Amino acid sequence: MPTPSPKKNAAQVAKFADMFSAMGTEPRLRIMQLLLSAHPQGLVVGELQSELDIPNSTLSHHLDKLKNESLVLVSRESTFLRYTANTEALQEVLQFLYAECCTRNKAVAPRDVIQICK
Amino acid sequence: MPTPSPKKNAAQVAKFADMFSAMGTEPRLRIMQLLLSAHPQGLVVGELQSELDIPNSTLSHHLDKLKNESLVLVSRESTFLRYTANTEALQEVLQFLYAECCTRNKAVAPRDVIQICK
DNA sequence: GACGCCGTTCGCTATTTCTGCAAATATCGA
DNA sequence: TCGATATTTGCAGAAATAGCGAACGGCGTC
Repeated sequence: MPTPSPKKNAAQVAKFADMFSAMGTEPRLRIMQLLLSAHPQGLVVGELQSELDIPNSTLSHHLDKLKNESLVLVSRESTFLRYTANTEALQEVLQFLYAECCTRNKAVAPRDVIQICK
Repeated sequence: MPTPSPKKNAAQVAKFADMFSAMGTEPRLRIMQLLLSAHPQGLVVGELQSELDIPNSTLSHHLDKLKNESLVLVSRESTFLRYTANTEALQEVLQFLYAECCTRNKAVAPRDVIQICK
């Protein structure tokens, strides 16, 4: 892996920082958890709401934040909006963390992250 | 893996949300990157400061936040304070994300995270 | 003990974030 | 078109966060 240019790296770091920030709140991380549990179908807003027990406007704001960071995707189903976890974005986050922790200086051993590896 | 009790899970989610939040800022994520690059020796505050170019009081606040979430460790070396990445905490974060994304519903394929797997 | 260096803590301001109510919008069926 | 349901948007207050200069505290040296 070639060393990224300082500019690129700064932009990357900013992007991942925003993603971490989006997941850095209990309700939003919970939302991601629920969407991943229901993957790949995802959930409509009403289903999320009944699991989370928060006002719909608050939930909507959280979903908006996750959407802005591309962590979730939306699609309309008549009057419902179905949200799904964006696996591509999550994969990038995982790759980033893995690269930082396990690749460069082997600070964390891969086998301690992934127990079953095949 | 047995399904965790709702209470335990809520506490876990809150903990990881706080960790993500701590890494959810460009300067702090950059700090983690620098500390991981310098792992396992880590860096003293002055070295971090010369890399980051921010006032020492601001840097100190960021380090404090990372320390509160156990993402970094500190030790004194005479007049210097040496910070290191806490690999145990990072491992937990990685495990959590991996479990949520790759284990439950295989939303993300492990091979897309870890290219070399052995 | 006084001095110098390293880093933190304090005091403060400005900005952002979180949250939820009320109103607006969207879609569909009657 | 009207009504009903589903969800978002706008607005606003409270709370948390970011950032910075200046004062302070620990540690070694003279």
